[in-house]
Amino acid sequence: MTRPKSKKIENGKPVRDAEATQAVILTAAEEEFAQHGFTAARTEAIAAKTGVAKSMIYYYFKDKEGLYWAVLKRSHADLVQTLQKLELEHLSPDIALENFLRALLDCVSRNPKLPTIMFHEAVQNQGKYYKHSDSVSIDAALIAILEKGVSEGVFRQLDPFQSAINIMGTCLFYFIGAGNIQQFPQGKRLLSKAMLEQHTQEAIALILAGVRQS
Amino acid sequence: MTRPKSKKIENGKPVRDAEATQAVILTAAEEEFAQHGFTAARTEAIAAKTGVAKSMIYYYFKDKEGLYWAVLKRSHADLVQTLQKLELEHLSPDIALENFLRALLDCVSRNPKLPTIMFHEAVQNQGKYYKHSDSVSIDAALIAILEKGVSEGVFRQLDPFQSAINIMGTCLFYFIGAGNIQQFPQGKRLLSKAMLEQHTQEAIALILAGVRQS
DNA sequence: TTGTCAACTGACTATTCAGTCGGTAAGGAG
DNA sequence: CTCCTTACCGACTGAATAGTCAGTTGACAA
Repeated sequence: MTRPKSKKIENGKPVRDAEATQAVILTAAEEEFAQHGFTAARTEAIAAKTGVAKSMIYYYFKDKEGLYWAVLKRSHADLVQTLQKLELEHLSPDIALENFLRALLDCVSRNPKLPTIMFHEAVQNQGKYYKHSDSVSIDAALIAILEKGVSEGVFRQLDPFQSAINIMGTCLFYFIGAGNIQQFPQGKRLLSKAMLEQHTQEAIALILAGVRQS
Repeated sequence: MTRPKSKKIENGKPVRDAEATQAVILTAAEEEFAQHGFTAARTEAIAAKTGVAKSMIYYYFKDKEGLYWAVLKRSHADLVQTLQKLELEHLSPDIALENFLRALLDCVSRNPKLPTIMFHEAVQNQGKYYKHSDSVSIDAALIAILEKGVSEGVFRQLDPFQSAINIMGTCLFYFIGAGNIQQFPQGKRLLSKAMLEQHTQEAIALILAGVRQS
């Protein structure tokens, strides 16, 4: 858990620590890529956030694209792993859906930059980097739950494919707008713990009520 | 309705038409900004799409930012106008909500690039350009409907602010992912007329079921 | 026909940015 | 202490990109 936020200073003196430096760069890059996407992200801005020289990016990650890959990989790992180990097959569809949503929302609440990174990737690069198994399987899992729910009559007649997209939107859109909609509620920050928990509840409630057979 | 798609050619000969040229540039810019956002958009790429010289951008729009403004303004005008002239106050909340959603979805179905443009603007520039009245009022209208519905007992106990964001997400996420999720259904393009109509239905059904008092 | 103005062009410039390279020094091994 | 490896630095370079400008061409009026 030795993960310094910006520079790598330990008890007053700067230390030469390859791992720590890489982690610092990755974190700074995550922020920059989340806000600007690959093309508009500036390697100099990333370096400035870290406190190490810009050339360290190229030393550890070869080039801008290598750094981008590394960020995508690290960001995604948590999400994919969490959702894959859920074991939802034996559960009734409504419970499975709730578990799935709670895991998803927990994950992105922990790393709120992830949705923004994914959307930049999707829009700018048409998701080239994700065509290697990842996010596809996430959607597939959700679609499977919905299909089962419809066929068992637990859910109303809905199109699983369309609904999966819309459900993901309900969960994730919040995080995209978060940077934008700071002025809205009375001083409440959208990414505060309380608001994130409320969003989790509200999103789950909306979705479960929305799909259930009435 | 004289809006040529790329060059400005009329019965075989290129014409000098200021208005048409501006329109051509705006359309090309809309595409470029939608895919890449302000910073990553290339003025040369925009010019290449139009067939006119790059310098025309500066001739008519002063600079890249001026062009960006013009695109945001034109894209938004339709949406804001449509939603403002809805007159929903006298309707019951559930009908008002359905009308609101149908108008919103019609609008973005007509201009599917709009959500992506808004997304880029929100994330990259924290919505600086929208802090001039526009999208704020859209959310406000939706929140008002939800508040009324809750207080009248037509809708279940939900947080109007949170739910407004989530509802917008349900409607708009589809368009953001559209570029990405082309491989998914069996050859169906997400932006085909049939799929857009289905999305409108599915989104409205999900939301109405989701908010209604059960 | 001629003059004028506005639409339009393409080559040019200044700047910004990704990526490089020669060199420095920390710190462990012998 | 002396090497030697490697983390690290900052000035540099070449390519790309926003923005400019001097000049050309087409339309229309007089």
